[in-house]
Amino acid sequence: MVDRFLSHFIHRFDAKGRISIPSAFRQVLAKDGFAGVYAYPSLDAPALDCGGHALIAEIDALLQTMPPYSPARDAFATALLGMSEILRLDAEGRVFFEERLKTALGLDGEAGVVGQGHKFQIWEPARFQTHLEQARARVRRLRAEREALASGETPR
Amino acid sequence: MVDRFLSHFIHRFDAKGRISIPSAFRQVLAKDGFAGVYAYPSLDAPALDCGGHALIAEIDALLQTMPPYSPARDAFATALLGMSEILRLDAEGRVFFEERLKTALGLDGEAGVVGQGHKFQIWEPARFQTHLEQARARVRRLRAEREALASGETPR
DNA sequence: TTGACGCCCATGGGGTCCCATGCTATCCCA
DNA sequence: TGGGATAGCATGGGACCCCATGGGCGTCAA
Repeated sequence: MVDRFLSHFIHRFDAKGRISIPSAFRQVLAKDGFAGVYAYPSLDAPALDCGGHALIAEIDALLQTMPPYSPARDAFATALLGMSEILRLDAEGRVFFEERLKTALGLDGEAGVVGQGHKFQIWEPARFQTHLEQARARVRRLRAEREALASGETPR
Repeated sequence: MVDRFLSHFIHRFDAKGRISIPSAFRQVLAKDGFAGVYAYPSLDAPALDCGGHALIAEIDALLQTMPPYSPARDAFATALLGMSEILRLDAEGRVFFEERLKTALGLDGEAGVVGQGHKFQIWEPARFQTHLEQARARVRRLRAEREALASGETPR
């Protein structure tokens, strides 16, 4: 039906550190043809960026723009590929989080899973709440600027 | 499953100076068809660059771009090929590090093994941590520049 | 002989797999 | 239209397996 990650969910970790990926998201991943979840720490936020082939392709494209053998490319490879994980999905659609990952993200007990179109993010719920407020404020501001521009300067 | 070196690990040296290559990385090497680990000191960092045929091919390609018998080619050949070693994997997937190599890399007790796609690196964990921070900062900066360019030059 | 190095087996715990349970929302039929 | 049946999904937990790690023993070379 839909080929994008939409909506958000709160799921809980079980005693073993597993958490289920929302069924809707798993369907998107299945359509994408990726078995599992490709994930790496977001550069801008204390969250985990997750996705499938589409997300991998995005990272590859970024890497391709770097000259080979350059320190710049190595830095990208280290920060993106080196921090990447492929989380395996079990038969019930859950992934396993190592303790290392949970503490790095401040996770404990519950996690917010948030769709972002071509990818989705996993957040500590409280952190996400404040992040959401900021994002909404930012959207309002940007839209206001755009409207001001449009009315003042003749849009194309 | 995947044909690239991803994620990172911390493994310990045993009393004999052996350390295990992560299982996921061994699978990549096996798919690459290389028995063992091709390794040489990284040019830009206090780390060991490791890989298989893909890494060797990359080095060859780099050398091909230089005129034969040129000082530049000699320098690269010396720095890369001259310092190269082939580390043997034992039945359990471990490699042996000579004391000389460990001290050269500042290694002692533990080592970080970091995927970089076509190759992986072995680091002293503390050194890697600072290197990682710099790499992340660099990626953020580069991406910010790119965004500024995009919004400035191709407005909608 | 002695040390270094390669080959082999042992083990413990972290991850995976498999089966079970409870809840909710949807469907179907009276 | 209401109520029971049912299927899908999130969650729990036992058992097994793989992997990282430790260590013994033989062999070859200095």
